[in-house]
Amino acid sequence: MKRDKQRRLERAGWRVSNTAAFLGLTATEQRFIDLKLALAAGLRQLRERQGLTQAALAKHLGSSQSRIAKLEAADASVSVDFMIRSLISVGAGPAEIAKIIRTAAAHKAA
Amino acid sequence: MKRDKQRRLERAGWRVSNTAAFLGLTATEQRFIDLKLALAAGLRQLRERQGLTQAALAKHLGSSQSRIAKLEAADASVSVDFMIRSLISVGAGPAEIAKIIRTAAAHKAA
DNA sequence: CGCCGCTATGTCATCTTTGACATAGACGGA
DNA sequence: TCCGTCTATGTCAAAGATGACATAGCGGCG
Repeated sequence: MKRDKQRRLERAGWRVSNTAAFLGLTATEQRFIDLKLALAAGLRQLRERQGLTQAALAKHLGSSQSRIAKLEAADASVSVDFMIRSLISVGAGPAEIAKIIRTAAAHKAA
Repeated sequence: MKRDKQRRLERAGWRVSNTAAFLGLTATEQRFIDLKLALAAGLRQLRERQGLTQAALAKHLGSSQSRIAKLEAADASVSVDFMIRSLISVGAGPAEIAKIIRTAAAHKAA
């Protein structure tokens, strides 16, 4: 797994889709990462829309602020499981989650 | 985590949504499990549609047949990460994945 | 019946993800 | 400037997920 690469990329502020090819990422990995980025962005939006702080959400989730920060950064150490759980817990249903995921297709067309 | 409960339920042929309340599952967990069930079903459909065996898909994924079987059974030991990766690798894009996820809403209305 | 291809279930060492904690940065108000 | 609030990043032990393997069930075909 090239988690380190993803991590380094994101740290540097790159959007992975643009650069994945130049690293050793497979097509599946690229798409998977794009999906995670979309979920991360979606969660941040929902959280902020509800006026919640990361700490508040973390508490509601039985987690910690640092973990939410990493989540929203699409850090390689957070799983999609965790992202989905978080989304559900801020009130997103299947429809909303689906909508968020569909946004991951955006820059495929670009 | 009540993974064992989910597991036992599924083994018995129950659909979790019907019975979750009677166990100690929280609303978030129920929805999360429903989503996993939808993803599992979606993968099986796509796999079969392509005439792939579990073993073939496993090889393509660098995994093993047993893991795919568990995946399609929505076994508690498989993560959404793995489900999503599998879906992507059988050719599902964000749109298809979103569609599958939206089917998890079906029995919310029922 | 025996065999074969496919799927299901169990176990385990190994690797990954988690919550918790510490600490640092960013931004504002007093 | 010094706080206070919010967010970011690093580390670690514990909990969870993974691939591999073994084995069992289940049709169908000879």
